[in-house]
Amino acid sequence: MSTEPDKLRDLFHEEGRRLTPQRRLVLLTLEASDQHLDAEALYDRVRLRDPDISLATVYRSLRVLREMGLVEEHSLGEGHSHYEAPRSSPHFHFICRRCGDVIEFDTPLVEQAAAELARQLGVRVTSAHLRLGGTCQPCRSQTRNHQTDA
Amino acid sequence: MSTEPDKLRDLFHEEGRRLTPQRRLVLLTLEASDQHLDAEALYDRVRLRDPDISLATVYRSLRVLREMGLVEEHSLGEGHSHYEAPRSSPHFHFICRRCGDVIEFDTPLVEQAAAELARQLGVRVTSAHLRLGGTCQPCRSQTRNHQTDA
DNA sequence: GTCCATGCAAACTGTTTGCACGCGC
DNA sequence: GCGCGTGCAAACAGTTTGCATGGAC
Repeated sequence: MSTEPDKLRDLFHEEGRRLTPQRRLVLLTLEASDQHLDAEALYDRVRLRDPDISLATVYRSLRVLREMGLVEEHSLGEGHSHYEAPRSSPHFHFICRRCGDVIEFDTPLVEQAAAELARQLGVRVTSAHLRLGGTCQPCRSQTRNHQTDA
Repeated sequence: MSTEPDKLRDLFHEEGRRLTPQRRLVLLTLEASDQHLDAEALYDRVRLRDPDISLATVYRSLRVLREMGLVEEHSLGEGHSHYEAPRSSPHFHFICRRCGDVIEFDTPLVEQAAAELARQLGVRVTSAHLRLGGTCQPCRSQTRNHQTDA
């Protein structure tokens, strides 16, 4: 990925932005991680390489990278955001609203929906996130008192 | 909806919770609104009927209602959450990551995906949200400098 | 009467911003 | 050298929480 003669730098220049060591580090760190990271976890990892980087810079870099489409931001309703480099496989989330557990899954239907929308509206779709909510199987069993459902 | 002899109260009792005027008001207000409301907007509307209700109670009520599945919470990455009563038609979002514009749309594919997952994992799916990100048509045109895309 | 829910205000967390300096270009 | 990007610390917004009172059951 970093074999090319600075493709990343070109990407930045195309948008009239500067490629700083910090921004590159934030992106590379996120790409190296296979999972969603929140800002602070990312901050911790990034500091291993650059102990002087500030949390504010991590946030500012993330915003820039998000605007460039190099990073995705998700809010799963936990009060803070998670970030990931969209190269990872597009996984989606089922969230149990009772125990808060998150189950990742995948389906081609989302890609279909994205393609459909892109065609209809003329937009460019670069990220897709499906979030299902409900009750997971364990929680369904231990429904507090009764199970007066349907 | 409110013709029945307090079905809502029963719902609360089934979970060992108390139905207070505040909680009922929060839910009814949210149901009466056809759109997503953030906590403060909801607080404003609710105060029209009960000027003494506190913002904290609105938040606490929203959490309870969310846990009961009567209210959905969305975070569109604006730093705060939006809430809605899931009776409204299931609409999804395309978010332009450049101008922040949100386009609502609908597709049956999401329902398919939900049904699929419910069958596979034995979960109960009560809410579905698809969030696509990318660049909207206007923003695609005015790509800052050049359009070196594919 | 019991205990949960409320109102108030203060605390907290995640994120943003003003400023002076430093560095990419 | 110019101007954007950085580090620091303070500010900020949204949300949560401790405590005493009030109300649902």
